[in-house]
Amino acid sequence: MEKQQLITKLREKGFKVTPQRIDICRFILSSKEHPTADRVYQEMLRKHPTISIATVYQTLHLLNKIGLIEEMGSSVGISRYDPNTSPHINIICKNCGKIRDYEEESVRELWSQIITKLKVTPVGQHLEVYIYCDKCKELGT
Amino acid sequence: MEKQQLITKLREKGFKVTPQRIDICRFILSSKEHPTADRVYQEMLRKHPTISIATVYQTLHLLNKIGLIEEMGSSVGISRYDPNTSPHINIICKNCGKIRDYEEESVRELWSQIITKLKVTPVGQHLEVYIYCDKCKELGT
DNA sequence: TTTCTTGCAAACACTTTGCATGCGG
DNA sequence: CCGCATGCAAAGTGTTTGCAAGAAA
Repeated sequence: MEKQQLITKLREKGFKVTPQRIDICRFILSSKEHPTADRVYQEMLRKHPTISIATVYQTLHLLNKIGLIEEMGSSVGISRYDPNTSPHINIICKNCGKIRDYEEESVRELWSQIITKLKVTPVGQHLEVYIYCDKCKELGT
Repeated sequence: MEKQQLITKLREKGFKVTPQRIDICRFILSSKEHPTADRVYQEMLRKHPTISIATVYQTLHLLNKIGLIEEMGSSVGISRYDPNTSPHINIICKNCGKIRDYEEESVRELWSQIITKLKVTPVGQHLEVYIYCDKCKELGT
């Protein structure tokens, strides 16, 4: 994404444009390494020696909210444990965190076709689909 | 899983069988709610008032290691951020955490067939396949 | 000028660790 | 009896929050 395009996008969402924000956005949006917050922070320190890790987090959340990046892992922050170790889909509400399982033979079949293409031997998998559940949609949050 | 079967399984893996372990295992293995460690802990407190949260974690890790449950979320403990918001597969080494992307049109197609079956409107998704990467396999860890 | 953002430090929440005690095999 | 498991408390780690000072619009 172009710098100017990014600025426009931020402005139209009602966010102010600061040097820190631009650099964080540019770094993460062009990154191919799925960086952690700390990785982004370290990178930013080179150009902004006084930047705060809080600013990094805040900007990442912002980008996640407007859909430019996906937060992987602790979107909820807490580990959950699933006794169902066969391939199935977890449908998760992005707002309240409620999880619904979806298990069906045809899904398993399609998924195994995908696995075959990967040419790896998986030792596990997580298929997570994020939604807003009916209750949260209603509340409009 | 039957109680006796569970005991056998633990023994054959070289683990000791304790009342706490049995109860934690039985609870999580029959659970349909993807409980958090704290949820398991609260449940255990009813029968084992002096149980420690550390014991719960240790047992969950153990079950995860022998493949009876899947740890969801912070398997690595740290959030990562992905600028690629279109459906694609992250191939993740369970040992070193290295992530490789897998993107291919046919996978996207198969995946969209799966989504159709779900009858929901996703606002995001994570497809994670866990493996042991070549380097980690070599080291035998 | 007004409002949002930054940087800092303290607070948080979940998870892990070290160690003495105790139980299982 | 030996060795692993437990319980406890302390330490660790990643993330969030409150607030005063500063920058963008």
